[in-house]
Amino acid sequence: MPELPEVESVRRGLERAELHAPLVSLWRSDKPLRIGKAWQDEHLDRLRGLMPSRVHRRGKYLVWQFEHPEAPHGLLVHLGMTGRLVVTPPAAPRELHTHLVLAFADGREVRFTDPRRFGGVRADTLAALWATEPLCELGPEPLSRAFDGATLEARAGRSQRSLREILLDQHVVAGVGNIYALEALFRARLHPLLPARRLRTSAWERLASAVKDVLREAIRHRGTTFRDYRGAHGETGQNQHRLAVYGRAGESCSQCGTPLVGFVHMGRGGVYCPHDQRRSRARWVE
DNA sequence: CAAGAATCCTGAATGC
DNA sequence: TGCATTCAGGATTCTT
Repeated sequence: MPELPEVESVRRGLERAELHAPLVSLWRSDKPLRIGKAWQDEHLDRLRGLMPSRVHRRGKYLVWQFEHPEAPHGLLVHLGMTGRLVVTPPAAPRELHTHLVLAFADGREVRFTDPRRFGGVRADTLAALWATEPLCELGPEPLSRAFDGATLEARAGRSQRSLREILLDQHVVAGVGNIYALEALFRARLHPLLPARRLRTSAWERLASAVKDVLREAIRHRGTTFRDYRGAHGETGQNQHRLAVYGRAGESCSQCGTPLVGFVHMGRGGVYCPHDQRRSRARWVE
């Protein structure tokens, strides 16, 4: 499940590949990717002949810049659940579920594969990509200085929704998915299903700091690979070994030894420690 | 407007 | 062994 740390790892991997040769050809499978009118017109032909440059990231989205005599263009990519964007040598066999192949003048290719097709690709001018959905309506970048507890409180402090839902809402904060939402809530000692409006300012600060911490640590370990995620060179991440709660229901809490509890809410699984992440407002007892 | 449900999709894991 | 069922969940769209 590529979330911010995984997408950031792909971004860095693509930049490290130093592709400095024009895009000579594109191949697109005939399978539709994702639903939603914002992704209907892919405009991929607009990138033919252009020179690739910087790779940007916004939330879980990649924006690959291509130089153009009039206005810089960009390839917008979302990896969905099972998407991969990998640099390959010219002769590498094409994998099943390949949906986009970018061939560069130096012979290398960048391929987008996505078995479940929850991902998406689209090209336009950079300005148009930034100004339209989905990028234009994303919440703040969690690793930016502007993001803090006050940001979260202002955007969600009066909501009845659960804290997990708040963190998963890309309009509130961009790039957090289920793994890092649950990890951040554990680190902040907050129950995932606690209604947002019950938090005090100090707890919002704790939560914002925890979000930053878990994302930074995951980037440092090049993302979390459970099954599908791979970096831009096909490598797995290493952060799965460092997760405190995600995927660990029934195991002992690393802090207190209490068995971690799994739950399903709004159709999505979650895990928490019933001792360290209390639902009640009662003060914690050490 | 907010919140919950349905939707898309394939492969791995599970059940019988 | 084989077949059917369940589950995984990000973002969008639909419904309440």
